[in-house]
Amino acid sequence: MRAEDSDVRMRLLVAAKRLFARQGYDGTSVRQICEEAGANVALVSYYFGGKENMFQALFDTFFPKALIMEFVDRQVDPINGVKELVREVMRFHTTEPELVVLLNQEIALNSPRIDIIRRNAFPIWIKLRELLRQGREDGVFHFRSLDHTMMTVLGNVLFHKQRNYFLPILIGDSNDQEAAIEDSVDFVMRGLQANTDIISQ
Amino acid sequence: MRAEDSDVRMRLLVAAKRLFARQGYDGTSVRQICEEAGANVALVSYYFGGKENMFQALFDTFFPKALIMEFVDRQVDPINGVKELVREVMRFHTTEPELVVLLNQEIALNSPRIDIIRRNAFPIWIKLRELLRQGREDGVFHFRSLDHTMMTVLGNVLFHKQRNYFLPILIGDSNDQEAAIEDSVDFVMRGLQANTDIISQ
DNA sequence: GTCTATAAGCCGATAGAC
DNA sequence: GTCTATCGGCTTATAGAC
Repeated sequence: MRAEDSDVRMRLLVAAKRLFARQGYDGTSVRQICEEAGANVALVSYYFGGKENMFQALFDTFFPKALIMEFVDRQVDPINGVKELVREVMRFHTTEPELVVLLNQEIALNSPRIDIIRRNAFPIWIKLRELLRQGREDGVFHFRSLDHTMMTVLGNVLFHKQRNYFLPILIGDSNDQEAAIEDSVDFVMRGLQANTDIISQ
Repeated sequence: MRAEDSDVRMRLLVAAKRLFARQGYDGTSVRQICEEAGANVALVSYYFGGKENMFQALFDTFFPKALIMEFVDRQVDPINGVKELVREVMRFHTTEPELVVLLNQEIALNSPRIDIIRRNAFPIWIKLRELLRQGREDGVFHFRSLDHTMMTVLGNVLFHKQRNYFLPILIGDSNDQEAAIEDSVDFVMRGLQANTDIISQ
């Protein structure tokens, strides 16, 4: 098993990812998933043992555990660490948009699946907290509350996935993804009052 | 009609608001709402004409239309305008937390109810866009893309409602709500490279 | 591995009694 | 205004045939 991954199994996962992202977990039926995947209704039970377990399988398959672990273990100074974290997370949003939308829904709903998400995503946010804490200790960042600052930085990084909702009032002057990412990097650095002249890049 | 508001009708609305916020629109049944409100199952149809219309009634009842209209019509300079907008919206999150959570869910799901939300909320976001545009024109704000900057400022303001999800990795050093709001105001002003020495407060 | 057929239950909505 | 009883439809899940 792997690579072609039983084919049907992988088709079911891809269909589930797409439909969950579009309609939500509750709003998507096993029947729909199977129709989209061109598979029989009974095969969700056969391959995953139910809709619930399929959700877990979705993360095991598409969440970039290895990338996160590699980033978490890397040793960087706080400034370049936060910069790289902002970049990597924002880029992930364009490589796996459906998974990100699904994540966002489950978090908003505080769903029973939320611990599956936490288990997968928290290592990177703990790394962010540590970078901020270290940066303040080193005197390169300046802020009052670590909690509130972490939420603020996360907002800068993660909120852009709500873009679709605001589309009707956007004017369309931001098509360059990499430029947008660098704008966010700079915005965050200014917000943190980072001494970019100490260690720069 | 008004004030006691037929009592049962209002109890149904309050129950719906709470349960939708906790379990989502799809995840909450009309039966549950009526049980929570101590009312008969048939009364949702009687008072609102169905679950869908009840959602609309929720916004007609609890969304602060008047406050928003008053803010939108007020004439302020860009710097104090953005500052006040950040404050007012963040405060609203503490006065109507359940409605805000529900809003967030519907936006994340891109639900069929999303236009009801847009109709109610967009005036304030259009005001934000105008303040940012005017501020750049006046030379008090400095940024590349209006769209991306609006999304970034919105992220600073709105992302804090995701706080519950991140609770397990917060250290608990941010209990002062008003201090947190001022931190966000300052973060945003620095991010926008605002010339606070021109017009200050 | 894949299928059909069906079980058992919850959903929203309402007709009609009081 | 409030209730009970019920309808038709959809849900997840699975037993058993092939």
